Amino acid sequence: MSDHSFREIEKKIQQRWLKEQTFRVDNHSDKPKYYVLDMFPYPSGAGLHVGHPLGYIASDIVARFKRLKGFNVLHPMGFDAFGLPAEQYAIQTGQHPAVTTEDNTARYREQMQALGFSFDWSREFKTSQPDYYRWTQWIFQRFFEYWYDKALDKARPISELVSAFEQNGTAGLNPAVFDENVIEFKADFWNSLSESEKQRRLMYYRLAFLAHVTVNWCPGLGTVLANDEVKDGVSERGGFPVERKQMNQWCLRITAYADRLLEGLDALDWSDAVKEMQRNWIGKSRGASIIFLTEVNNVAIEVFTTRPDTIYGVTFICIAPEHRLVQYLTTEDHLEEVTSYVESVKNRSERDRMSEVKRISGAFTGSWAINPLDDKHRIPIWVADYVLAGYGTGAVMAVPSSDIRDYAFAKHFGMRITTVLEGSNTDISVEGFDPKAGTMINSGDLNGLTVPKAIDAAITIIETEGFGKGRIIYRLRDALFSRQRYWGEPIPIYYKDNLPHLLPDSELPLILPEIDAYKPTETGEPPLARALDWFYNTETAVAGGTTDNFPLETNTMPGWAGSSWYFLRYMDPANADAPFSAEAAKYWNQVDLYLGGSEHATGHLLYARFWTMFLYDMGLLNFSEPFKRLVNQGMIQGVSEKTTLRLRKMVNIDNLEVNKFQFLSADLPASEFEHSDNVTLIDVSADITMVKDGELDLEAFVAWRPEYADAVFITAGGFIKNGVFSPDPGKENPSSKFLTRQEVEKMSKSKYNVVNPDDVIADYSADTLRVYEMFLGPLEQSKPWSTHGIEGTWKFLRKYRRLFFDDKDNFKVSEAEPTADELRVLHKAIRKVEDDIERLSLNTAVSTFMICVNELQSLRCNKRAVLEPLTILLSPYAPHLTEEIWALLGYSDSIAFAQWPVWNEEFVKDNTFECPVSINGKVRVKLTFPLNTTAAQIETETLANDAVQKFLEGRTPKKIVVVPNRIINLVM
RNA sequence: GCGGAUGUGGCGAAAUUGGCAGACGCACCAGACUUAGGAUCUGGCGCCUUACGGUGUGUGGGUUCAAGUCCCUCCAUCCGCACCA
Repeated sequence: MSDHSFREIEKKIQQRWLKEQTFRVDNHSDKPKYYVLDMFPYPSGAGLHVGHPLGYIASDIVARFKRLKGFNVLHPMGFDAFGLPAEQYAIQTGQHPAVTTEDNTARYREQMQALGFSFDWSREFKTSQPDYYRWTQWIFQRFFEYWYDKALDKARPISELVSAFEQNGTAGLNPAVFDENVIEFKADFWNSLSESEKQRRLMYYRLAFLAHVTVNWCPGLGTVLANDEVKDGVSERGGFPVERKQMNQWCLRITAYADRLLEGLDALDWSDAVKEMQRNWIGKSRGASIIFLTEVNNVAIEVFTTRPDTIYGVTFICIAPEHRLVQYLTTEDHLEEVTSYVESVKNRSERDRMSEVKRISGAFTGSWAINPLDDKHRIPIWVADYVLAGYGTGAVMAVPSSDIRDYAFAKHFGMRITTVLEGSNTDISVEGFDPKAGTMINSGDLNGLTVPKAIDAAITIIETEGFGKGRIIYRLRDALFSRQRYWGEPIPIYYKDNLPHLLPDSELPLILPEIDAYKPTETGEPPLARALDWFYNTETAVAGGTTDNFPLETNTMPGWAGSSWYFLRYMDPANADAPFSAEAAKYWNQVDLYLGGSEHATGHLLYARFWTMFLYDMGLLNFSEPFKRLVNQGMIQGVSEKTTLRLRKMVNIDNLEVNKFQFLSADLPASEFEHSDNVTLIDVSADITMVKDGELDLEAFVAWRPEYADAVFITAGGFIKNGVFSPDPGKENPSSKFLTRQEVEKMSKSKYNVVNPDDVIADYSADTLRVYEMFLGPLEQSKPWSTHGIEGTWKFLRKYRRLFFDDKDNFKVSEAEPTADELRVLHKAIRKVEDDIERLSLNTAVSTFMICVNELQSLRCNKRAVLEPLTILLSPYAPHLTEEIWALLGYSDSIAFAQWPVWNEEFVKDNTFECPVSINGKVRVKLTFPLNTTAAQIETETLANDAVQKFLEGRTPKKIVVVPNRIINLVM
């Protein structure tokens, strides 16, 4: 392209695309559909950096490619706009989150449009706009109105449960319930209950239910968090400590779908890594629950184990400190010890508990249990924090000989160890291990059985004797749905007689109210409680109703609510009567290709599958998995420029403490510099724009950080102070260069390593950036951003353009018939590029283009019949440049309406092929054969060849291997 | 500890099914043109060797006429989960 005219051209073309709505797509078409989707972004204040577009470029290439292949392509974009950063910004500045969000989305949209993405912007929405969250609220209400029938394995309306109760009580029902120990009852009992008592009981069955649960409470954020929002005991956002707390909260019964979420994975075209992450997150375990009677009256302990085969090896029982039986089992003389132990566990934060995993602690309750299979020994009952209250039954039967944790505990407290498995050479008196194979010994009726058989036999015995049963449990917990925040969807619930009721449909959306401050009230209520008129006035909605005002729910929905179904709204974004129409959902169906980061593996991707399954159960969808194919693009990391600050605290003449700043150049060994109590070495990130070839621009740095104006910068050859270099005496050519060291980190504002795509576009053009990001390497790999090599793609695009122009920059495309050589080059590219895009190997396609353009250039090809199809091929990668050429070629329509060229085999194949002849695996000579030569002919001709005979030295090979993909091997 | 991935020149990387390893690009070297340039073009470029040749895909072994690719061992790096009974 002649110099920098691309900026105007790209802008002009983008405006035309917007004006003509080139990429607007209709819900009705004779063409087959293709739905390609990016995980929509949370619009942060920092704007896009060069890492963000990676996935968008890839999806855009696929979208444009599929369009050219004759598909009706849905390729939308929107914004996940509710979330914490906007709210925290609001707390600090008083700026309404809606305003911040609006600014940020505008900036994101502008940046995306500058990259030339072919999104259908007419379908764009934000999750925070009322006409969208109205339907998020509506779906929540359906969750509330449904229960899960485990017999039919689907969600059903709660009304059907009520009529079942009215007719037969709980008989014949298998519902998913909050409390496993739900009582069975008869129809008479149900019908005798008061309305509010009925409602209270129904709460245990609803898919959206209010329950007193242990939650991850984050005081730093003032809200509870779901399990996937907590990493290493601190909040994922902000990194604040998290503690366990009992609270009354809304939950979604995702556990009812555990099996379907697990089984559905098999059919999905997702990476093994993400599938495996979801499997682990769901954490299905088969085993048995076993009831141990205790010597305390009327108290039995139910334990869960995956190894019922080892029951004869049980030498003690441990229960979680939070276990409800602790109070009953603790005897008088152990009360003090147990109470103080339980207290000490309770007062530790999650992070402390995690970091002390290896420390063994526990307390004896003073009570004893009896092994139901083996009453020779009494079994002591302990309280120990290595047993988790939230998993299984919160109690374990400890088998030190077959479990390393039980072993460690037994050793620490001097417990008996009984070996029940034979066939390992580990000495159990020295170290613990987890034997998963072997033969049972010391195990009564189980003796002589192998582990898998013994597990089955043990379950049979346990079940027939009636003290337990085979059971499957999951690690997955129900999803906590309440957040004590402002900037989220209000939960469409009001309370009457202390019971939650759905707001009538006519009252939706329940609009987020204006409030005076975005933080909790003095009494600790969520921010929505600040809205003084936050009551539901029944008179306004229900004719003839009371004039009472009922309090509305003050919690809001979590960040993942809006993102759990947004991909469905794109299908029918303006629908005011339903979240989406049945026809639209039927036409667009599953997302064919979903692109996004792998950080959502156990959060968004699981919730979205769960919601889709629920909507499928409701009959609103005819598919139950939302994302057919998932590709996780890698992260583009930033390269930070680090420098070492040596901070020395000194006392000056006036006895005041002052800081002395010294910076050390990266070529100096920092470790050799003095360390003492009043000296600390600190890593400081310099803005990457101030560094060139590793050298820091000190003037710019000091101007940027005035607090370092008087700092001393020590270099290899002296030091710099106030911009003046003082060389070390006695050094030849003392270096005044102050160097930084590079570190690859996540791109982030706080590390000053963010590269803005706008700058790259200004320097090279959007097309260059697109091609370059794809050329960088495989899509799924993470890689540090580097502009080394961007010249290569820039040069390639110019070379491509030059094919169409003569020396004087006049457009000159010949109408002459192309030669076979020219067509061969073109068709090789068609085949390879098509295949590469289909496989999402977008980097190798770029190489193919480069080779193709180089070859056409050396053939001096300027024939329309070759260049026009090539332009179509390249258009998904470099849409602006190709669009410009398209117009010059004489087409008034956008290139998006062109037809992908068809690969013609005849031009790709040579009429001969070259065939290396190897003798005992060593390549000796190459022969050329016509294309249609048979294997037998190749054999004869090879043996007859003089050059081959020279190597054979008159001998005959024992075996001749002729491989279809052109290699001949003679085995001597 | 468990699970998933990755390992190829100075660098980013190719190599669809086991079939001439290093395509393509960057960097580097040499040359052409030149109004001497951050333009363009041509050639070279894994390592050892002047060459012939040898050697080479993290380590060690195996299968095969043939291994970057398949199997086993170990090592390194990254990611996820982590007292899950």
